[in-house]
Amino acid sequence: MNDIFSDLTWRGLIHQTTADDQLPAWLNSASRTVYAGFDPTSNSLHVGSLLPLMMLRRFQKSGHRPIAIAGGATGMIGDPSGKSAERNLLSAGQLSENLQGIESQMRRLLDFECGDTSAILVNNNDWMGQFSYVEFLRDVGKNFPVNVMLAKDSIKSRLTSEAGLSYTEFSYMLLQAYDFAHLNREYGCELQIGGSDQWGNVTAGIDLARRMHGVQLYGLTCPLLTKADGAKMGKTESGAIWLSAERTSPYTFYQYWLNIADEDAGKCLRFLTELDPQEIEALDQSRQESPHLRESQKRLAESITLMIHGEPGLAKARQATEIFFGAEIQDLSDGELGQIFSDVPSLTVGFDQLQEPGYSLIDALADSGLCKSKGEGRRTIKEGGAYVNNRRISDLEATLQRSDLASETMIVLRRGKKKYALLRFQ
RNA sequence: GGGGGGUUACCGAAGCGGUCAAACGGGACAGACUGUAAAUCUGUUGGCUCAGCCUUCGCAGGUUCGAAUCCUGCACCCCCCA
Repeated sequence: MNDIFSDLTWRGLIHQTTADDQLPAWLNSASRTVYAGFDPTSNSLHVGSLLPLMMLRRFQKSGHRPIAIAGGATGMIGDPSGKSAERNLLSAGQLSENLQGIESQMRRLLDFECGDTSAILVNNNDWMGQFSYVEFLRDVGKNFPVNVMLAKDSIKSRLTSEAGLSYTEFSYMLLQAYDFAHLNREYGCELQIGGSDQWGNVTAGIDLARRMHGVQLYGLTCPLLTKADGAKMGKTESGAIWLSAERTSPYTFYQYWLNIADEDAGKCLRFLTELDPQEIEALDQSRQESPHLRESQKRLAESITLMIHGEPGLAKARQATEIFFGAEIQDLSDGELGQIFSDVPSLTVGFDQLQEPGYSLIDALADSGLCKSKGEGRRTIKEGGAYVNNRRISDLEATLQRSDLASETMIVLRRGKKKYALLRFQ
């Protein structure tokens, strides 16, 4: 039994807890069961879910049993906490599909086959679905004083907002609270963890379990992982960073962490990696003294990519990085290029285009979408911003020929520093 | 209902008969520098069969050798009076 509480404290992962004075000792004295909820609105988790997932992993590694609850029932309703507007409801079919995807991702971080502390993934629709409305009101609803609910920040803020709050959303808290009480009965779960915005829901569950079953449960919230500039972690101009390799390639994923701002790096290392304090402090110092080496970012990217995508994923990300920023691309196979440039737009062109006199570079730039028009393509070449297989081409008349193929059938086109397009000749 | 002002390229804004594909600023793109950062500097910023040609200045007509610039009508916006 590791002293998880002091590790979490050191990492800055504790925002608020219930029973402050007892919790550390309680955690250290026996193996406990803890749970956290996950968003089931998509078939993949994204970077935003990484923090709670890592929390569960830390608990499991220190000898506790993690339960991940993908809120099938609650997901159909939508948590009003921290949301400015009502969210769309999901269909049951979509939901079960999503749960499947999420589970496979969790298996990377949590051990589901290790005896007593095996992780469990549950869907609250399994028990919520049984309830009739009248039963729920009688057994659960009567334990919720409305005046207490109204006092919670998550509700208060929405009441005064223009969007208001539907009755459904208002009831969300009851469902999540009941989850906790239910997990306690079924699995002996005694601790709920979540982001700081979940505090109201967590304490609601603790209150409910005490009223219904007379038991003492615990809650712990983490700070929200946000960037120094206020933006949400895991969002880029081109969308969210997903944990699924199909949605976000290991390369893009790796690059995301590699590009984390200096100010955010320390927090990410503490929150999202399992590096030990000595190493993290050494990285803090390195960041201070020689920021240009960017050792923190490198270590961060490496560590998280390894965890999410495994050795092969990390290797791919590194290979891709080398190629994206490295020298000429040549003597690769279609398979390798396709992997590396999986996020990049591609264009299929007839193989005969490569016959004499060749496929004009200007046309290629325009056709691939790298340039909006041939005029822009022409300009790009003049400016020295056009590359074929990472070799700069400054000849306006340049054409692509068979000898330019980087693999069996592909040529890599690039504009500027990192805008790529893949040409496939068939 | 009456009077006045406006509508210019991605945005803001000059231009008020030819030398206007349209000053200037922002943004965007490219290059140099750099830490795959920030800042900075330089260049580019309608299309094409690109030393040339074609289409653009709210929309439709007209005057003129020639219009973003002048005239007429229409649409939308702003201000003042009722």
